[in-house]
Formats: sequence, structure tokens, C-alpha cells
Amino acid sequence: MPCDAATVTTKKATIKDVAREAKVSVASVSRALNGQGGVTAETLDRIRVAAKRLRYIPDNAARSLITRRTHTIGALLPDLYGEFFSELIRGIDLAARARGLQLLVSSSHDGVEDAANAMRAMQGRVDGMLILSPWVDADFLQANLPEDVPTVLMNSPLDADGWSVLNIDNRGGAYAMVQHLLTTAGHADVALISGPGSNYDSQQRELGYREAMATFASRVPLNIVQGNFTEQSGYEAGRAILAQSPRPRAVFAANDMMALGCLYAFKEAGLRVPQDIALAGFDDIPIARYLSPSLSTVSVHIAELGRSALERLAALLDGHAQSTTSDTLGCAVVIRETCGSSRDDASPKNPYQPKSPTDV
Amino acid sequence: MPCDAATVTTKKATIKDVAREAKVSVASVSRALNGQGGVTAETLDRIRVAAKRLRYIPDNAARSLITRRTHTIGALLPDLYGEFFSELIRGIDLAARARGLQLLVSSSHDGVEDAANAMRAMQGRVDGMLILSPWVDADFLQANLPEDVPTVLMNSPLDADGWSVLNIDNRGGAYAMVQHLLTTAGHADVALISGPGSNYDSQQRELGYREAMATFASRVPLNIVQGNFTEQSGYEAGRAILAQSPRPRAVFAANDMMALGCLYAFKEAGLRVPQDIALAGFDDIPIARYLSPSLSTVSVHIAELGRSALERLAALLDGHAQSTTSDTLGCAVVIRETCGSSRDDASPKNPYQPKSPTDV
DNA sequence: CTGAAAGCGCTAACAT
DNA sequence: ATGTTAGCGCTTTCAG
Repeated sequence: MPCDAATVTTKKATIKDVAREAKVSVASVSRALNGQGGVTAETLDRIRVAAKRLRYIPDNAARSLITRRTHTIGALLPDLYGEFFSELIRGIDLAARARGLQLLVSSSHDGVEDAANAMRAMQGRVDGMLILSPWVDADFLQANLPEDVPTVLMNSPLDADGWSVLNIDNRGGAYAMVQHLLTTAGHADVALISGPGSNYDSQQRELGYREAMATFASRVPLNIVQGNFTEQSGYEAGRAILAQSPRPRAVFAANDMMALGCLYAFKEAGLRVPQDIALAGFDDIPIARYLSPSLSTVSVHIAELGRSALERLAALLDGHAQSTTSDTLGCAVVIRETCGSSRDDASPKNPYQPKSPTDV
Repeated sequence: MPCDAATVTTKKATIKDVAREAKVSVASVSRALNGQGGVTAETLDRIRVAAKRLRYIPDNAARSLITRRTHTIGALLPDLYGEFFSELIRGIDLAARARGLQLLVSSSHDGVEDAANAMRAMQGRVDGMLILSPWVDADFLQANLPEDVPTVLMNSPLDADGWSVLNIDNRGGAYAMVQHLLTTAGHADVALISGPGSNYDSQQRELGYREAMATFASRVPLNIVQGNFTEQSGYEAGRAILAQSPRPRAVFAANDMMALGCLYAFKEAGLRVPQDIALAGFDDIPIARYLSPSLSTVSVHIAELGRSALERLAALLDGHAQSTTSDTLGCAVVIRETCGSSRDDASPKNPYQPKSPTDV
């Protein structure tokens, strides 16, 4: 360790050291370094020099103790995978940095107990919390959320008063996709491969399917095959659909992984997609555009979810209490090859837009 | 907010409140709740009850101020994408939780200045740091790392004494893959699509290629086409390789994204992979197994990197100073279809192993 | 076994 | 404009 400065000892410099070095009181040092004015330009300068010389950095714990502010927000997340997780964090982190906030992350929770512990551990370390967790409901929050810690819930079914929640428009996205399949693409009927019944996203997507069907194909009977969001279940659902007697013209899978499995099933059976049967998914996972045929799907702007949630929380922190409402973030329908939209076959498909490298 | 407890006021309970409630001194409360003994079972019980009734949770700031421990470790990460980022955090987070440590994350740094700021902001908030950043070198650390903050560097070229660094065996992985291509798969020569010269991973992978070539194909001239880790550059490199007069039998791309682009180029030219030309990548991104033909590649155990790094840091925190050495984590060669290993075409390729859902 | 008291490093009144 | 002082909530000697 380099020790070129004159008065540097092995211990970390405190505000007292700086005060002594600059020949002023600790109060002046505090004022000067916090830029609250009330100091001569001259003394300010002397203090700055002293601080630099001593490599003084204020102790956050001490500061927090008295200001009651940590400038840290906590993010409570479940066991998330790939793109979703990284995009979410990126959105949150970027917005947080822009506001000078730190990010305390606790992910990979595997149960209610686990989540509760993580939550408790954040007590006193954060000014507010961002929560995205299947384990968290109203009761849980009542029981575990430390008093008056501003909190924003993401993608939560919670609709009670007083909670600030930010949702993804799963219903609207599903609706729009099914509408597209039914109208623009002109398929007579659409089957749904649903996700697990217990999953909120799954429920909402199914709702969107039902509504779109009711609106645009009211006399066509609903055709729902149960899946569970896994590729395997999509494969099985695909085979089940193949076995149906009047085979549906189009299939909407409640997520891309199931669409993937379903696509294999169709290919395996020798069907051409989309000519013989159309297909669409939900999520727009990176693989979607690389499949052949490339998968039409619904894209969720995850980073945006993170960013918005943080902005919301920041507003709460600043006392803008009107933010305790429920709000929803839109999705975008991404039309690629599998849904068989007859129109757009113009561009010679150049998949080589420059992308950011995956590597470090 | 529910307020069923008797003595609960609106303010947060402090240790004093608990002491009063239990009719003991604050010292006893501290001892009791920290399980250091020195308290009668009876008083301990009384204190516990009082604490529960008051919903008392110790203030971490105050505790840190005196114990000089935050039980938090900071993770400084660059702008990372997808799988890599999420796996890394998962590995770190899981290991941290297991040790009762919190995780302060700061990612998405876009330059040296940015990284330095983030680092300074962690001062006093963390007991140690995990750093993975292209901006961080010895000088940077000298200048910005707060004194005596134990630190573990990940994937860093730094080899100086006194730093604890954990690397991915990029060189070994590349070596093994090229060896496989040359020997097991029996290809006479292998071309390399290299990554950006400034990138450490890239350099190491190229080194592995060179060494394997020197060992297993010493009289074959090196054939290196420059890329930059993007899909686009892989595509262009692929075309460049196609234009070579005696076309190489196999191509090793320094990452999967480039392999992807290269594969398109080959397909576009009507070549069959691996019959006409073999191909392999590096990283094992999720897409790799879904390509057709599926991509042979080198798999990096990223979560393991995170876990190991944290374990290392924890050891440092516990005073096991022997951990200030350099260590390396192995990679695994994953043989799929593109590299044309003539042997293993036995299994009827069932891609439907159950996988965890991508969704929330 | 328990309590009184001294700070940890900092900020924020309150003096001067 | 600057200094003095009283804590923030907690742990930890040191007495009893």
C-alpha cells in the first residue's frame, strides 16, 4: 500500500483528523464537505486540501445513523433467469445511479420464509424497497415489511389500496397477439397453450386470450391446452393439439419456451409453420429470433420495468405520496415468421444488426 | 398499518425501548440478543418477549458504526449481458446468503471514471469487494481502492503480488477445443476468428488456439481472422474464410456470437456444417444448443465463478490472508453437432429435458 | 449476572 | 462564519 502523504497513518481518517489538519472545527468540515455553505471560500479550500491529503472519506454508517438516510434501495427478487434478471437489474441500477442511490440486491429466493428473511435483513440498510416476488402478497407485507419503508411492488397481483404496484400488461399483450392472429393474419381459430394456473402472468395472459377470442372469434369455441411454461410441456401440448380432429389454424403459447417445444412437435410431425399451422409465443427471449422459422412473440420491456419502478420509488422517497397507485407497462407484439402474417415478406432478412457482445 | 401490540408507537423501537420494557439495561439487551451469553435464561426470555412485542430490529447503521462491520460485500461489475450477468449474480448471491452477507451491486459501468465513482460510493458500506471490470487494473486499484478493503478480482489480467484474483481458464478451454477439432474430430487445420485485441478473454483464447496449433498441427500455418465478438463480425469473418483458397476444414470462433454469424455465412454459401466445414464457439450461450446444427462450444461455469469469488472474499474477511493468490476456474468442452466429431451420433437427440421456466 | 458509562464518526442545533 | 455540544442506536469495557 502506498503511503506517500505526509500525515497518513495506517488508520482511516475521520472528520476529526481533517478538522485538526485544517485547523477548524469538525462542524466546519462537515458543512464544507456537504456544500451547505456557511464557510469562507478560503476555509473551504483549506478543508478540501486537508481532506484530500488525508484521503478522507465520510463514514456512511455514522452519517446514516444521524440523517436516517442510507441512500440505498433494496431489491427483493425471486430466482430469476437469464435475460429477464439482467435486464431488470440493469434498468434499476441505471436509474438508481442517476439518482445517486445504491442497490442492495437479494435474489434467488426459494420460498416465503427465505423472502421474509431477506426482507428483514434489509431493515435499516435501505431507504426503500423494490419487490418482485411470487411469495409476496398483502399478508406477507403486513407481516414482514418494516414500518414506513416505502415500497414498490413489481408484477404483483396486489391491488389493495396504499400499495404502489407496477405491472406488465400481460393481458393486453396476449390480447393484441391473439387479435393479430385472428384478424391481420386471418387465422380462423387460435388455440392457447396456457401456463401454470398458479402463476399470475399465466392467468393474465390467458385472460387476454379469452377476451380477444370473445371479441374477434366469438362463435369459435375456446381451445385451451394446459402447459406449465416449460419447453417439455410445450412439446406435449403441441402433440396434443396435433391430435385434435379439426386441427386449429393457429396456436398461441403463453410463453416462448413452450412455443419452442411446440414448434419441435410440429416440425417432428412434418408440418410447415406457418403454412400448415401458425404459432406465437410470449416474452421475446433472445432465442426467438434465431429459430427457423423465427418466432412471433410479445416483447416485454423489462429494463423499462426496472427503471420505472425505481423512479416510482424515488418519488415515494421524496414524499410524493400520490405514487401509491397501480400502473401498467405496455408490451409490444413482435411479428416474425411463425405467425404467418401474409403481408410482410419484403425485406431479404438481414439478421446482422450489430449487437452488443455477450462477453465481458 | 396494523398496531395490535400494546406499547407500539409510531416510531421504530430502539434498544432502549426494549430495555425499559424488559426492565433491564441496554447492555443486557445487547448481550441477550447477540447470543453472547452472560444472561440468565430467565432474563433472556423476558428480553426476547419484549423485543418481539416492540417489533424491535437492531439498527444496522448504529451497529456497523461500532463493530466496523457491515456484513455487506460490494460487487463492481461492468455492463454485462444476459445469462452471464444473471448467473454471476446468482452464484455470488447464493454464496453470500449462505454466509449471512448482503450484496451491494453496482453494474453497468461505462468507463474508468464511472467505475471509480461507483467504487468510492461503496466506501464504508461494504466489508469487502468483488470486482469484475475491464477498467480495473493495478493503477486503478492503487488509486481508488480504499485502504484495507479486502478485494477479489474476477477475470482480471492482474497478476501482481498481493491481489486475490480468480480467472476463467479461457486459454485452457480454447486449447482443449482446438485440440478436439484437430485430433478427435480429425480436422487437418483450424482457422481462428479472434475477438477484439484489447479484450483479455480474447487474448487468452487466441493464446490457447496458438498453443494447441503448435502442439497438434505444428506445420500447419496459423490462420487468424480478426473479429470483435459481435455476430456481424463473425458473419464477415465467415465470408472472409470462405474466400480463402484452400479453405480450412474447421473454424474456431472466439465466442458464440461470432460463431453464430459465421454459421449464417456458411449456410448462405450453401455449405454443409460440419460435413463441408466444421465450426466451434466459446461461451455456450443458451442459443447454442438450439441452432441447427447445434453449436459445439466451450462452456464456462459462471455461477461457479461468482460462488468461488465470494468464498475467497469471505476467507479474506476471516483473515485467511493466504487467499491473496491467483487461481483459475476450468471450462468444459461441449461437443454438439457443428464440430463434426464423427463418433457420437447414437442418441436420438431429445432436446426436452425439463428446464426452469424463463418467466417470473 | 447485570448496569453504568464511554464512545464509534457524523450532523445539527445552538452559541459565539 | 465558525466553534461547542448533544446526541443518532448500538456494543463494550469496567465496576459492582
